[in-house]
Amino acid sequence: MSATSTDGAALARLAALLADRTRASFCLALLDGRAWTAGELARAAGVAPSTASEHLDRLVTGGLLVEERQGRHRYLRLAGPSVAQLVEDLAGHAPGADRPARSLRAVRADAALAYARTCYDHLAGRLGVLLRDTMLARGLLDERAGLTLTPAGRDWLGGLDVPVAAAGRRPLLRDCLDWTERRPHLAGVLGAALCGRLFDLGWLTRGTGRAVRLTPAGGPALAGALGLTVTDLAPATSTDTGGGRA
Amino acid sequence: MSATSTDGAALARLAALLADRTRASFCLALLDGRAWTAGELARAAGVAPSTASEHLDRLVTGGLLVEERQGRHRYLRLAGPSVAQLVEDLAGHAPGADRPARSLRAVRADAALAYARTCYDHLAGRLGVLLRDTMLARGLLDERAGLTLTPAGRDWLGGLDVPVAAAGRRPLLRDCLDWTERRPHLAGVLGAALCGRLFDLGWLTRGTGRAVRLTPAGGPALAGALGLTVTDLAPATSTDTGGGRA
DNA sequence: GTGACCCGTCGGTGCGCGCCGAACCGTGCC
DNA sequence: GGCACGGTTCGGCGCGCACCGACGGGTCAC
Repeated sequence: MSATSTDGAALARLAALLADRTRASFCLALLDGRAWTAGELARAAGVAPSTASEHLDRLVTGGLLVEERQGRHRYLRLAGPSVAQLVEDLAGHAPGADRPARSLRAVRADAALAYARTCYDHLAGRLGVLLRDTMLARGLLDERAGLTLTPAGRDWLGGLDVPVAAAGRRPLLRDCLDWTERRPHLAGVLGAALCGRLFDLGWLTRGTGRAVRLTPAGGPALAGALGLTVTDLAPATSTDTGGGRA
Repeated sequence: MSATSTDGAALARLAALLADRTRASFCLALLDGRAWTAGELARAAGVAPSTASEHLDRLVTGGLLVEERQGRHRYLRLAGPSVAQLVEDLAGHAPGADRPARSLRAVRADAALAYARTCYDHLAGRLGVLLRDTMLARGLLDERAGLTLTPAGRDWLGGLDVPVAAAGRRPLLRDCLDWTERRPHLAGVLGAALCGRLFDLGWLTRGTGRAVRLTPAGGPALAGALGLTVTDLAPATSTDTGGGRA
């Protein structure tokens, strides 16, 4: 029996890499798609540098992370989109945690993140969800039979050449559940390409951490491309910028 | 920071459920979509019943498995398609293992499995891959922008009503890498519905273990529906049926 | 009722591994 | 050259847990 190509031991070894609180924290932190140094990851997870060093060795030899050494720094990234999706899926299945109380400071710090941020290599937050909703509403996407790009959508993307074949086993387009909005934003090869394009055009720029902001030029440009007004893209509905602290 | 809805500890707890060789074996065995008894799983994994019992408790309370008690038996199933996909993805990322040598007896026992079997709730093996290939070739599916059902495909399915909305977050249609063929077969809501339909029509029937066979009536019927000949659906290319016992 | 069987619980054992601090090495700055 | 700093290696500690065997309780067959 067991026509399974993978046996239990191999699966267990892989799962064991993520079965530690510290290593899991590393992977979640790296979901932002950036390269972190070993020290940054150690501090973020609250462990000694020596501890982090050993964990990182295991994650790299296990194939989940790749490293890049520069001078006395050791930069670490997730090994690829498929690893990012694996971590995402696993995190999605874990009990929500939904920590009950957050400090006001933390909430305010997250305001920028809730508006727009990277989710590995694509765009998340209210802006990411809005992008998906608008593309659906304008007939650029079709979700009736899985999420697909319509002919109109292909036109709309214009010059954006999507490496369809280069995708390997990664889906061209898929939904990715947004942590803050609890609704899907765009992921997959096309989601990543679209996000990268917005950065290349200078419409988006990186803020602190994973946060992303619309540039002064990018706001009207993106609004125009989507057939929206600039206020539709405003960072806050009304409370946040004006409301102050209550 | 950490706008992640799931913290490292929660992810680690979930991963830890699969980070044990025995528990991983259980989940892989249950990927056939059937309900196994505790004793069967214990024997398959090669551990004492008492050990299995404790592992099963953890998997059930962890939400990966559901149990159903009947008399003195305890039946266990995967908690749902999303869990099955999670296990599949994880197994797909684990180093292939690809055990080098297999006994002839084991190879022959797998012959039926290689032809057709269930993969959780959909159809796998040569027959499953053939089904996908043929549907693509006949324009019933389109893989240019993710795998989707074409209008022609919708007609072809006819009475098969697909619970599109009931799918929740499960994709309507997706590829699932076939262990024996190393090529994709159909999964997702539609893959499952199609497989169930073939059983309901009496075209397919269960063999031993995960194996599946075409019924005498099912062979011509399926061939006709796909525009193929019955020999196209033959269980073996030439060696197996004619070869006898050697 | 008696026996076979499936399953759960309870001690006890031993390995694995996650953690740290201390010492060490190489890089980059002054 | 000297020093600060990021990262790694090495012991050593202690918890957690996977395993089993033995026992007990519930279920079905005869």
